[in-house]
Amino acid sequence: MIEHHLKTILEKTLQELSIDCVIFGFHAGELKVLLLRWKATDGWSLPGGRIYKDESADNAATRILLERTGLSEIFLHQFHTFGDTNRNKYFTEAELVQKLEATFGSNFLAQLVDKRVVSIGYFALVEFDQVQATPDWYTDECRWWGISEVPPLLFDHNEMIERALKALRQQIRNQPVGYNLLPEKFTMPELQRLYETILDKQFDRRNFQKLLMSYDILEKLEEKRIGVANKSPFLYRFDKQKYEAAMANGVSFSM
Amino acid sequence: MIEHHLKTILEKTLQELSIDCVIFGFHAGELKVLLLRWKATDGWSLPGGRIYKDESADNAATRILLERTGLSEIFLHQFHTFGDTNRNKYFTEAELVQKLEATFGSNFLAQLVDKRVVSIGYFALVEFDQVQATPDWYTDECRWWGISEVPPLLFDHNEMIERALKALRQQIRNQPVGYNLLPEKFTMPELQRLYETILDKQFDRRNFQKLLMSYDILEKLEEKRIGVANKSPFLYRFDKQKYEAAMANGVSFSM
DNA sequence: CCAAAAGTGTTACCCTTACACCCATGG
DNA sequence: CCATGGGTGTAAGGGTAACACTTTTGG
Repeated sequence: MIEHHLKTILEKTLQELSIDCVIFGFHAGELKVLLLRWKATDGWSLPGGRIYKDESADNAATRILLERTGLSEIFLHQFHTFGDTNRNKYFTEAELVQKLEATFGSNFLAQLVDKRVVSIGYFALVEFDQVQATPDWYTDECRWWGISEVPPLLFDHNEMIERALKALRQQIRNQPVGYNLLPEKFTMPELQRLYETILDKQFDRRNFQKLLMSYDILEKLEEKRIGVANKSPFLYRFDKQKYEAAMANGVSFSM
Repeated sequence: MIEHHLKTILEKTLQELSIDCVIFGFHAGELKVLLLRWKATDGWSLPGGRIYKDESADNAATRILLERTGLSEIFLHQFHTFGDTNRNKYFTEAELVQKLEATFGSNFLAQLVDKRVVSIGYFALVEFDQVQATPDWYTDECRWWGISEVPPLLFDHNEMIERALKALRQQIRNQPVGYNLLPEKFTMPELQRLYETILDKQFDRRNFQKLLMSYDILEKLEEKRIGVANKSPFLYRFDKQKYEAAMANGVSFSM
């Protein structure tokens, strides 16, 4: 009786579980995400992969991130788990199906794609210039897309990016952001543009500087950025200790 | 080659996936959670269950909630997915193991508990008096516990409650709370106590009333609560339309 | 020399917070 | 009659937001 109960449950509940990562970078005054193009198709998706049954979800995300970017020890945050039954809606286009089957075999879709797979969404903040974008087994191109130029993606990945962005915006209002997105040294206007880009909102330079400096996480350096047009701006860098403390205790960014 | 690839992946990744629900109620000026006691033991856990492979996660949560409380159409919010490899740490107590095996059979733990199962955490806000607490197949008692009296629970369920509470506190600062936790008509001091309980903080009566009324989601009724000690307080109720709008647009509760 | 961007302080106003007296009800 | 809790408005202060002129640099 109990045996039977357990067996029945297992049959109905064994399934695959995956991770998808929204990897944010910041370059040329724009927020970017890293996307993959599926082999021999023009279908794009987020980097992701299966979670092994003896592996923690966080580890899986870290692993996938390392594989796609070459980076470890980066900011990674779980934001939502996607468990709808119609997550594959964008695999219904005939042309795409044909191309995928030509590449992966005719039962590819049936075995790997044509069913609901629950996916845990993570977003990562990385330093744009450090990333070695690397495709995976299913894809042959991996590159950055401006957040406003992202095309219609496979699965529900457009919705994932939307939600990740929302989570990032939530995050930036309660904790400092920038350590992983900017190079070690940066100028105040660069930091301001990052905030303005994420929140899609303009700030007053003086008020922004006052507020950010009040968190006591920034160190103003003697150096200035040279070789750029116009007046040379001062360089700043994060005081890692104080930055971590501010991450733990939270700050209130309200502008 | 591709066949083999797919087969290998499936073997390593097929697993079970579950839901756990932190069901919050409000009674006698205290926040409560609904817990289950496992059959013939004194081990308590959150209500939960497996997600079937063709079922959406939200549906699974709704189903579990209906089964344990008799309620549908209640506030249900996914807050975190728990995917660590050591989630079963509290199943190591010898006495508990013995009792569980006596009830469920000697291979119960090996088959159902002695492995990592990823669980999606939801929290629900329900009206205390409406709940018909009902145990499930594994348990023989289902009852409310004051949030500050929760005992050490099975799995990582104490951590889940912590996180759910944190998510609820986050939520109350950005969206109105109360519609599902309070009876249809309630007094301003009752609403204030709810907020004070959730945020574990005292507010000034006049300021609280001013702020809540400024959201324009409350309707002050002619009626007063009678039969209670002291001066009869006015009754209020939520304007459902405006409440929904405030949920969608967000409010800023900062006190 | 000029255009473009960066450095820098002060003021007004609004919003948040603090605060007290009277009233109604049950016991 | 009294204790307890509820109803109600105002004033001060702090923090947010608005605002302009000068300086530097590359072209």
